Amino acid sequence: MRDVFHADPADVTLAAAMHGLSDPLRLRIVALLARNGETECSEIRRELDISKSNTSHHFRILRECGLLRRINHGQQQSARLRADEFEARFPGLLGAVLDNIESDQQQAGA
Amino acid sequence: MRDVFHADPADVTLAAAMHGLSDPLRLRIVALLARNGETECSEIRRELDISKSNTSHHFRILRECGLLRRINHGQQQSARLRADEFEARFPGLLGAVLDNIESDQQQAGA
DNA sequence: CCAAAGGTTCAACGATTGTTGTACCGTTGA
DNA sequence: TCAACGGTACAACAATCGTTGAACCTTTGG
Repeated sequence: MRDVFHADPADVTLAAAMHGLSDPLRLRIVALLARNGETECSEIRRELDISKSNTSHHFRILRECGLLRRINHGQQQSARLRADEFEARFPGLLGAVLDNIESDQQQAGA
Repeated sequence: MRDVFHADPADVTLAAAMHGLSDPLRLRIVALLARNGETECSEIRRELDISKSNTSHHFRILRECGLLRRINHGQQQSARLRADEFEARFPGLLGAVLDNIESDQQQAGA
């Protein structure tokens, strides 16, 4: 699988980071990764019921704001949160978001 | 001045809150209000050099995600952050964002 | 009562976004 | 070698966004 762009967290603006975390689908992806750690892309797709292209699209945005790293395992790809690096760049931000995703998810499901 | 819609923070989704905080101009407005407290709209406009309509537009978005309250002082209007209510709805979020605005502002200005 | 000033609303625009489907590329297993 | 599979890239679309300018409404001051 071809290599893919990963942003240097140092180059990410706060506005870009906030934008990356402003979509409901991306928040669900982030929540899932925070819960499960490194996860196969196909499993994320299955669990969240997103199309292939759309998953790839949102993955890209998350990579471009320094939140997600893609790991190449041959044919199977997987993703994981760059929690520590993101925390170093935006202290406290990811934690606050993660703390608030759950309650929001419930609200969205209601 | 006519009354204007203010969202109940309880009705605001996390995604909406993140969206409200995902624009550079809105982040500057929020930072200014966090620094100065209640501020006249015209002063914000002057300080940030935004057009009248655009200011009103961004104010509306901030009101719609429960972040900003408009105060009617006759002809002169002013705005202030709903910091406590927002904190109650999304614990830790606004604080984390505010902590990160400064460094980002410097980056944007560079 | 009238003109000026502070804000909001509306129409319009270019740009960006989220979504889908299709074509494409790299890897794997027969 | 070749077909199937996992992901990405691209084109297209409707929808939304940020910005501007003009029209409008309220309040204030003369």
